[in-house]
Amino acid sequence: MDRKTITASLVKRMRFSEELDDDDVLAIETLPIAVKDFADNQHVVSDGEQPTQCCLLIEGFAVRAKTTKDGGRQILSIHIPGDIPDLQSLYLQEMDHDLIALTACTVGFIPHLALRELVRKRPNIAEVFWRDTLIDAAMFRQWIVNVGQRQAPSRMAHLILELQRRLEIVGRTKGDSFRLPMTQDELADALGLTAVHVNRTAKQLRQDGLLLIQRQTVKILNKEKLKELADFDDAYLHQSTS
DNA sequence: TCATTAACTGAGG
DNA sequence: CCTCAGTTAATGA
Repeated sequence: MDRKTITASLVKRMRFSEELDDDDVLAIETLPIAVKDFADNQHVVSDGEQPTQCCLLIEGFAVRAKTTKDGGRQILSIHIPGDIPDLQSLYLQEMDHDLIALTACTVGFIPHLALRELVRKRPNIAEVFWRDTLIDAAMFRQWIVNVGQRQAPSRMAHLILELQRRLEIVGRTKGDSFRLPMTQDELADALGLTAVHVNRTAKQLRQDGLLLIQRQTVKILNKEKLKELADFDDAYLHQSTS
């Protein structure tokens, strides 16, 4: 796999804010990256580890998750190609959650040393990483509101709309359709619902003509109504073109 | 294994 | 009394 392909989604995301020049992009593309494949459900990084490198998700879907003593799992975020889910490990020694491959994944490992050098030499990139971390926090705030306050249909709608927007940016949507390789069990762990209720909720959204989730493919049928239901405003993603 | 559905239950508005 | 969501169990793909 060539360097441009490895970093293509990342660059797409970073370029969205238009703060990077061609030299910055070149610096990213020439980072030392060790590419490794993971099977679905395989841990990429585990809670308690002290990584010496950051993960760049190149292909596939991954989640950050925490597991409680009695076996409950909360999915904290969903990651797509171009994401660096553990950018935090660059400055925080120990992982406080797991990073798990949802599907077969291709992951690039970038040594902390190389990243530290990069951000010291290139303030533009430092700013973009800083910004990315803040957006990450903004997404967590939405996630908390979602799980803590919204009812199941709004909750599911919000998750779907956020993913649609993020996937769109890295070119992984076909209009209002996209692949979402998650089982209802996994969706349940993300939404803080039971799998049965996820199924009921998906059925209701389908019957209301808002959303179709079928064979790991999502099709948004009525985006306006879905946004209304989800109370969704993509401002928190800070990716508007305007 | 995963998705679907029904029936029942309790919490809370 | 109604809505929402968890539990259990049966069944289908």
